[in-house]
Amino acid sequence: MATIYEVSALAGVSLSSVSRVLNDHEHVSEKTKKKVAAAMKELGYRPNTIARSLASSRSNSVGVLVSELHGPFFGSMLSAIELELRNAGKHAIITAGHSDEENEIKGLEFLIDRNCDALILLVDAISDDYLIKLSKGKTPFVILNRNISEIRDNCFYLDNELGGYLAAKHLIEQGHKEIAYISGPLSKQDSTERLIGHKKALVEANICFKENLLYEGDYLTESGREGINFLINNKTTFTAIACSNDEMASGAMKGARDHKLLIPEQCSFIGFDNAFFTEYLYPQLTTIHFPVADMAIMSTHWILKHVYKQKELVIKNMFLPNLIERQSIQQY
Amino acid sequence: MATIYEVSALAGVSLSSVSRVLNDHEHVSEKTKKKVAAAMKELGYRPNTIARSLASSRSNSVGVLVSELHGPFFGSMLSAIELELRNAGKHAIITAGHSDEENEIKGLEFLIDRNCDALILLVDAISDDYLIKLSKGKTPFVILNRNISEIRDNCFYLDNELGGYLAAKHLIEQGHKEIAYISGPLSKQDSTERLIGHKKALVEANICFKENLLYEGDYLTESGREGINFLINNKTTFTAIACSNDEMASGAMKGARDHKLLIPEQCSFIGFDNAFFTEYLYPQLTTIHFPVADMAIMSTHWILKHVYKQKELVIKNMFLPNLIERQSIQQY
DNA sequence: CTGTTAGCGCTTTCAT
DNA sequence: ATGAAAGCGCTAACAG
Repeated sequence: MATIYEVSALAGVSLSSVSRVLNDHEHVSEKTKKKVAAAMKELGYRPNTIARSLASSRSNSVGVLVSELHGPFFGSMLSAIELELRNAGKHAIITAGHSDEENEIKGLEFLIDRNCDALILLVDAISDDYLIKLSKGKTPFVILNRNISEIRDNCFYLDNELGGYLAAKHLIEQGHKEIAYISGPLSKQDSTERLIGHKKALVEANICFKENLLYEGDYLTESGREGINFLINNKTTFTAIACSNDEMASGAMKGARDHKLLIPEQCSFIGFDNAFFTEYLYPQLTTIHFPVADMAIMSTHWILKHVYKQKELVIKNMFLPNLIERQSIQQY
Repeated sequence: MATIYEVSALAGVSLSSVSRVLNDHEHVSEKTKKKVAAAMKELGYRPNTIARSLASSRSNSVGVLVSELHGPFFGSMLSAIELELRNAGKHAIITAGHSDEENEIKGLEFLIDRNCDALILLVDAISDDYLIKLSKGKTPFVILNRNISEIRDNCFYLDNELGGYLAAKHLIEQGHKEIAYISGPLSKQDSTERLIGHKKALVEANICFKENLLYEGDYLTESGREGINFLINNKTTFTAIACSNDEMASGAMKGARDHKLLIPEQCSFIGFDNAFFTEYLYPQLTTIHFPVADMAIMSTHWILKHVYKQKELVIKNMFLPNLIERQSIQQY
């Protein structure tokens, strides 16, 4: 592989000049620019990114750490980030933490050690405190899907409460009064926020929230099924179930069918996230759209603006969910 | 950040000794090992991976290039690879080529330029020739889901023909005789292989393959719907449709429902891949299981064996599909 | 078993 | 505008 040294020799200029044209410095004469370009081309020169990175402690790459690599959520997120960075001439280095604090921290350190210019984090296990401390460090970063007040400007998140509210409100508008709720783990911020929004809509409509219509799941399909079993075994009555995400809604729908319930005639469903598979379900699931890709793009804009100095970008941190009407809700 | 130099000073040994313990060299006395370890700990030393990489032209990381980051297929693949490498103390650097030859090649060069010790490629757009040429280069790599005879040992792939065969055979065993087929793009190797297997099963059962029961789709959901519309508009008769992947099967099922067809009573379906969402479909889709994760793991084993010298690993290149029976097929 | 000494390929002052 | 020279933090002969 040709080095900068050979280029400089062939072009008849110094190392520094070659380096300058490589880095688009001003104050380089057109003449040397041309000579260097020609030499590079002739040698098929490709800069050694590792050496550049060592010398400059920059890397033109941003690290992306996610807790899991699979699932509909992460796929569209990663895809959006990668594309946006690539369009800006930067690279994404993606790695996973497998929802385990130790591994997530290892992943973080790996990315920092690789001289990433910035980080995009979509992590569960790492604590707020750790992240706050990390924000004092020298690698800038943004956090997706979390809202930590001390570093709010670096956070990009959904108005989950509004989402929960919109879902319940829609159900109420369709004439439902007995509404069950299958939530995610209430230890998680987004779960509790969604539930708060749900309750708010009930209050507004003078409907009393019944604790025995609440089941706390874990965001996975199976817990949706467990949720509806719980509700039915408890002999509660309800005409609709609001679910805190689409996976659980799909599990609950499957469970409903096992109990010979017609959907939506005997039991309506609303999900949350608008994952791609909601269209595959039968009936297609009415849900709350989570603008995952927009959020991912905005977070990379933050980096382009603050780290790569593309000043003109406008940043917003909070995203708004909206209702997607499909066929899983019965109107009364 | 502390450097190796400070560690050596604090430990009272030379640079090389520190480097040696860092790299687990033999012939280092226990005493110096201890001194160095203590110094490292005291300084919170973390090796600079970039500098190591520059000096040694190794990086302990393998590059993974996929054409797309989203979709069920890639998620489980990436997840398996990342985990397997991590368990071996190596890192994955993941990047995407967005199904475009120029971008895929850029991604490839990025990974090579980052001194990746090896590459795992899951790409569509790059030509066989390019890959064959690349195999002459100094960065070893494996290819997933492709079978290029010149470099077969580096390829990991499914017996697609067997998959197509199993699907059709199952349909036939359930009493179907009029079987339509929605294929992927016939320009792609896996599509044609699956179709060949399909035809083979028909021949075995003395059923004649009718050209007007074949629709060439593009592996996306929508083309499944187009496929069934095509078949119905053509006034062909069929009791079952075999689809070349699950996405198209799901689209076709949706289309069938638009035509008021009962599934499976009036039209049976079988998919291919066993994507996670096939369980969400209603009725749940009978399909051919593609052992994606196994294949991904095996490909990283190849790298662990040939690049990182873990000699004991046994490698196989071809993977076998198998039938997953669910509820989308009517028995006659 | 340990230390000395050149680099790896590039960036970046500092002169000129 | 250009060049010389000193690193960036580490590895890897080589010598002892």
